[in-house]
Amino acid sequence: MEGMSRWSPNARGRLEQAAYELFLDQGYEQTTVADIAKRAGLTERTFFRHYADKREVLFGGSAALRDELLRVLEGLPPALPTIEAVRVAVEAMSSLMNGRRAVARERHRVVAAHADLQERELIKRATLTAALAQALHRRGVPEPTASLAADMGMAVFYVGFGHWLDDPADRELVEIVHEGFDQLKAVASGT
Amino acid sequence: MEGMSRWSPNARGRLEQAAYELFLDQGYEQTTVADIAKRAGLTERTFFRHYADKREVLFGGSAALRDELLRVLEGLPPALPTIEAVRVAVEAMSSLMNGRRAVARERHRVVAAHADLQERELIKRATLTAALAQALHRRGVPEPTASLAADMGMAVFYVGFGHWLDDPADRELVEIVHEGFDQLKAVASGT
DNA sequence: CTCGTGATGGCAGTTACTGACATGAGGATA
DNA sequence: TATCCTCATGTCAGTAACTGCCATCACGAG
Repeated sequence: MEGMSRWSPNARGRLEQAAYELFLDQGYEQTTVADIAKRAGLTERTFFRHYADKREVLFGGSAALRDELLRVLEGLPPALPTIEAVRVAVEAMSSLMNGRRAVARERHRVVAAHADLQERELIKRATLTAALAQALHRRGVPEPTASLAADMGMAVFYVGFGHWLDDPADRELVEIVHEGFDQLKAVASGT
Repeated sequence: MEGMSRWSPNARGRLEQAAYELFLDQGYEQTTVADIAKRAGLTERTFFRHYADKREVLFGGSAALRDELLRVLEGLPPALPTIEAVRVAVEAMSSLMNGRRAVARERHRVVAAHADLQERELIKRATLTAALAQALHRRGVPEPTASLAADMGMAVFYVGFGHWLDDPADRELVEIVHEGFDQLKAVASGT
């Protein structure tokens, strides 16, 4: 039952590793799924058993973000104003990126260069946003407030993320996101 | 120079029309590009000369939205607070949907049923958001305020759009969006 | 020892999409 | 009128993403 892998272990991880290496080395478009599978010591058919499509191999980490976002939100006192709850949860999610800016930059370079991958990134964001909106709804926040608050929270996160990648200083993402919420309030209040 | 079409006129329009008919009749996945071209009296190769890919045929209208959004924004007095400028422009864009709810619903049904199409819709939204942010920047709004304001404006639009489609009453989208901006301000101020 | 399970390989097929070249209608020009 | 030129379209071959189906084979359970 806990017997782990019967073949070479961690096939999925090997595929992801091989994909990253090839994408960075020779580009995303120039890399075929057969190439990736070969480097991982597997076949193309097996790749598609682990990842729904070629793009998905770059988005394995998105589940962790969602889990942290929802986990933290669940533990927050119900009395907390919506925007503050969103802020705490999004900041917790942001802290998962601590110390990973170099990796994030490399990955972002690949994604930014291909419309295909940007589309996938956007749907991951939308999924995250929807999950947040639904969680807020469970907290008792009515629609469309829940959706708007979720959208605002994710906007602060992603806008901050973009600036974090470019930031010449070494500030952590959490810090940038924290300030982002202050700016959000300022903008919305008409300053 | 103004000689118009030398072959059967409006090839692009015929392709779009054929695509809509087939998508609604037999589904998006079940329709091949060859099917669409055949119904339009053209070949598959010609389809790809008019549309970059199969999905794009469903997104011909997005350019009009962007044009209206930017056109209205350009004409606004510079003194107007950012959020109010965004509000006016987004409401103008929303009014383009006046009386088109039935069509919008049909199209939305197709798009909602296929992850591929949702991805494309999201990147159109992102493009629109980026264009708005850039236009705000030209108005003198600094970053990241411009990006945040653009994101908020588009969030209000799309959240409102979703509710408009479901709304049992016959309110126009502009009206819903207008109220959305009020709610946005309320949420952001911590109510 | 046998049998079942589950991850993998092998393979054929479909379809989206691309590059290269051919065709032919109509307008411009001599 | 005759000739050329442009450009939307047709034709065709090719690539690569993805899928369905069946075979294989290591390992654990009995």
